[in-house]
Amino acid sequence: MHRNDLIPIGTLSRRTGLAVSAIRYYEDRGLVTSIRTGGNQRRFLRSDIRRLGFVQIAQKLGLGLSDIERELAALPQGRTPNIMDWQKISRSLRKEIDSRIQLLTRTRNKLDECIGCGCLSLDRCALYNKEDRASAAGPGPRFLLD
Amino acid sequence: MHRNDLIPIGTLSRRTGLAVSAIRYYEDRGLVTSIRTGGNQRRFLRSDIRRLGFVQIAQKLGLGLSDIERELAALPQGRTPNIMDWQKISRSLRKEIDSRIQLLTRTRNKLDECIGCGCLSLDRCALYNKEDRASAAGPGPRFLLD
DNA sequence: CTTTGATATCAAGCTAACTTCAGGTTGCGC
DNA sequence: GCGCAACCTGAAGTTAGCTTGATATCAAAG
Repeated sequence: MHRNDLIPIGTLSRRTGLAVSAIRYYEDRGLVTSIRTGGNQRRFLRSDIRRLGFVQIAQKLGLGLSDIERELAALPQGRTPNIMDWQKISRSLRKEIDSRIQLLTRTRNKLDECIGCGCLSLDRCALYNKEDRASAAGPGPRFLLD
Repeated sequence: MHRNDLIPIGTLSRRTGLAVSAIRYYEDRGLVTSIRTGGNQRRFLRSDIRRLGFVQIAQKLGLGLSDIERELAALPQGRTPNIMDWQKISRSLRKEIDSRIQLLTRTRNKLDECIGCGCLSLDRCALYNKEDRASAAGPGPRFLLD
């Protein structure tokens, strides 16, 4: 509501803890948008602080930026997101966490069996069967339990 | 115990599901070792199948190769690891899983609070405070909830 | 002995998610 | 109205974890 609802990139950086360069990178990726001043400097909405906060939380969950982009698509473009918008998107994140916990729990159970038998054998061990093997594909760093 | 306790890289590749190039890379990184034939070809121990199986499981947990290298250091060099060796190292992995589950559970609880208040505010939200913020540092892909 | 498939090395390329650098412009406080 | 911090762009560098390509040698079947 104040006229300085528009903040420069340095302020956004300080408020989010993100590097200025990272924010510019996110803008290139389409995770945030900005308008420009007469002198070609970026001005962001105050609500982008929250937006980038969400990005960081989602990243900690191991989501890639493109996943996050998809999540953020649920937020209104142009308009400042309200509480309902954020609740909706937060719930989506919660589901993500839940499934990760489930997966880890299953993995732990399997590992327990393997500690029991001491096997870790690729042929017999529940932890490492053909299904699991198929999941590893493509280049780049492997992310958690995809 | 058979004389062909020594296997070529292609066999190791087939038994582990890893690409030949990946195995060579792992050898460079010191995760496995091999001896050479007269014609300069690698020969691995049969037990390296297990060793690389462990590597893959640990990777699924989000561990980096250097972390895994540290874990594997607990295994005997030269001698084929026995059941006790594997049990020990598996337990270490189990602890890792446990702490990840705990961290995720804590994160979920915090997120629940935030859904309740709809805030996701960086200043007030439990999910995103100064402690958490400090944890993001360095280049490269960010790994899960470090 | 030849052929074919498995191996070997070394360098370069790739993706993600950024950072760093070089060189130039803006804008606000005094 | 000046000076300096903050901002701009574009290209290149970084780390992890591999893959791909080029070129050459090995080994086992026929």
